[in-house]
Amino acid sequence: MPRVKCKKCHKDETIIRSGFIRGRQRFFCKECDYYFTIQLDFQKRKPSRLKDHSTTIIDIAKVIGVSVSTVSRALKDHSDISLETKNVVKQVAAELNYQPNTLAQSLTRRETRTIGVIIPDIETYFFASILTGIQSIASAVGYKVMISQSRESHETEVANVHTFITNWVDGLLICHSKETNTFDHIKLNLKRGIPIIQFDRVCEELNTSKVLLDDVDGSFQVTEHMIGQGFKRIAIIAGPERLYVTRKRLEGYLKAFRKAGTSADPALICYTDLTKEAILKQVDELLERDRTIDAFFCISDIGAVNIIVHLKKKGIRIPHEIGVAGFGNDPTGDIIEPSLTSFNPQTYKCGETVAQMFFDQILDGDDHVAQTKMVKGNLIVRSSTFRRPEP
Amino acid sequence: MPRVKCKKCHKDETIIRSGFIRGRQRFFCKECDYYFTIQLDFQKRKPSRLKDHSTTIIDIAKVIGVSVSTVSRALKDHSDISLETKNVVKQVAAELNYQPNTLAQSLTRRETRTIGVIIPDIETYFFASILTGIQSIASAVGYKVMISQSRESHETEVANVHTFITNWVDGLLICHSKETNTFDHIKLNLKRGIPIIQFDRVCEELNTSKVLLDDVDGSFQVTEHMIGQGFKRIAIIAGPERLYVTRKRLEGYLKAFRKAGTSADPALICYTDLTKEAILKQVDELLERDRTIDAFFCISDIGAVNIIVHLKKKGIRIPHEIGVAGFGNDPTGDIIEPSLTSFNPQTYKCGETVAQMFFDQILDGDDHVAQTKMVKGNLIVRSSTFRRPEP
DNA sequence: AGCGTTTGTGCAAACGCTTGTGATAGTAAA
DNA sequence: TTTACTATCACAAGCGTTTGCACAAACGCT
Repeated sequence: MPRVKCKKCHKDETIIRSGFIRGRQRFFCKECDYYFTIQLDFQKRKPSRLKDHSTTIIDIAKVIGVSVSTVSRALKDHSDISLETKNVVKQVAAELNYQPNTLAQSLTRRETRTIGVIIPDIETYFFASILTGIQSIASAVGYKVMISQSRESHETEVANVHTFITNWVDGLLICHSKETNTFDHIKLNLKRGIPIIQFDRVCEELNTSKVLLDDVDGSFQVTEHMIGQGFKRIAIIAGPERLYVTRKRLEGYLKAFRKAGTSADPALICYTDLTKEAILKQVDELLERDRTIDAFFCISDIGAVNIIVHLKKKGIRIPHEIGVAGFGNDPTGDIIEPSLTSFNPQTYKCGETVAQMFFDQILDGDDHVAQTKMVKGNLIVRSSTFRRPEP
Repeated sequence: MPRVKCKKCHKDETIIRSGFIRGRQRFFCKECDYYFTIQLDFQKRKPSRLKDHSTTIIDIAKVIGVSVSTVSRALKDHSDISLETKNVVKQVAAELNYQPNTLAQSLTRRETRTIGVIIPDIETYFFASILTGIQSIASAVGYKVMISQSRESHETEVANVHTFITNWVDGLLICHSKETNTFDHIKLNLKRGIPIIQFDRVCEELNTSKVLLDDVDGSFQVTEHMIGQGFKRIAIIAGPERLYVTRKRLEGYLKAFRKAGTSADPALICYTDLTKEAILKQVDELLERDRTIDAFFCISDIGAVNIIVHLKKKGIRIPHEIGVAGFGNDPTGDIIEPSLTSFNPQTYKCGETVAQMFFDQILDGDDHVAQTKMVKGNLIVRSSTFRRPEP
């Protein structure tokens, strides 16, 4: 442990580590009973044991008595090298347990074979599932995936983009935070020619490829189904007004009413920040204001689940008195009682698609043109809205 | 798009891309109505637009007319450089929008400021939450986190370790897959001096630092609580027999019986692979075999939730006829009806602890000794076991 | 024999940054 | 005035790979 002196008594033998606070090492002086923190300086820390000199192509070259370039080429089956030499090189490489240094490779190749993914939150199933889709494709072609969470903060989103860029990711797959409504951090890097793909929550103005869930249609299907079940006064609990998915899912909702020959009541459209508290507050307000409401369509499943729990506490019977539907097919929806009707957006598939588009793009190189794909999903009808067989 | 020719008709203008299969680009020839795949060769792909020559310290040096070393030192506030020079350098750097090339830095420093985390599965809340804890600490001190999922496969776990190592992560935080019971991939790298920390599912023989949830005590608390509620024949649904958490949680379970002055019935101990199917099958078998069973303690929350759903379907009343408890405090447990009694293992805190231990270790450098920390949690009593007030 | 091709290999310059070692001043002590 | 620092900076050798180019030997043709 680095010798740190107490800020009070200046002794060092009474000091113990005591956790981290905001990236600062916290210490405790047993003598003075005094806590303090100091900025960690990883640059000045004692040089830990050198990474053992792992074998390089130089070592291999020396052993066999050829040049490094020959080794380099031999290892990647370059046609210039004779079969004989290749075999020798490969064998020696294996014996020496040679591992190419990815860093050096990236430096010379000017590409890292790494893609950066930015999602709002890894703890929600929806994003985790997309992520898994992305990783499956990426790892199949030998690409690594770096992940970071914006935690719904625009600031950290920007910071994360920045980190990825300085780490030379070959591309950026991003789903914006709810807060984000300026996109300079994207534009800048787009201009620098870094492949960027937006998914789910996208900014339409940006000239990037995009992968979308079928928000409009999904929402339409949910609403149409509810109307078909005899629900008349369906309130929609949406996200922030400017958010892409809010706009699109609202669109589908309205469309369903139009198709049914009626029109939605603007008073039943609620914008929230999709936190549990905000949603439940809105639900209560709505129910107080308007006793005719017979259904809630929340554009997030976890929100819908919370609504179900809440309504049940109030003694309201679902779906007989009030129906509830969600969007996203979160596993919880299948477990709650009554189970939740939801739109299944095929998140895993979505992740795969995003990754595929990225590889398409880098294969196309300069003559790539941005395109938008839509991942189809399917309505999952469960008990929370099911009153009678569909006509 | 790279010109690919149809394997049948050898035309190229009728070819369109059609997804990825196992890392191979799939093509479709519209003329022959024929699908085929070819191996992507990212090395030979057309060199996309060069990453625009982003500004380097060389550029800065040229502009001001000092040497690169001066610029390098100035930017990191080295004491050798005069304040005046520093200011100039920093200003020019800002004007040129200089971004240090992390790759080059890593190469010379021989460290990447990146830590690799391997978890079985990112889609389960438990791990995602640990991950978030890790990331919070890491990003606070300017470290990046690379994540990969083993998907409970030993093989991919090994592959992931390998990838991380060739990418020179500064350390490895790992939670083993259920399958894993050989640890050569860890031993090897441990010997090479790479800091490795195991968490949750650990291999005790390995001389690494470890972070554990309080499996024994947690399980003990759950069981003791159930006994206190009057449950007598409590079956435990565990994981694979060799799995660390299985052993420990079983230990706590047995301990609780001992403390109560009775002993557990070995017939009520079930090992499963923790998949939904296996668990439910065991439950059914148990119930058929032994009608006296009045409670299930599943060592995974999702398992417990599935059991609840299953029992409800069978018309069994919970907790009156049969009680159910879980482990992990998965959010679903709070939502299901009846809500699930569970042990909350403080996953976020666990993640933080793991990260802290890593930084402790690299700060200690060579004179670090492996240590084991245990993260305390707390019992959360909910309706699935609650029959009467605790004595 | 003369000449143009292959074939197989080595040289050396990048890639962008860090850092040990000097070098040159100016300044203070002797 | 000499000596001894100190402050400030430049040089250059890496870090481990990739890759354009040169070059020599071998081969096939007239």
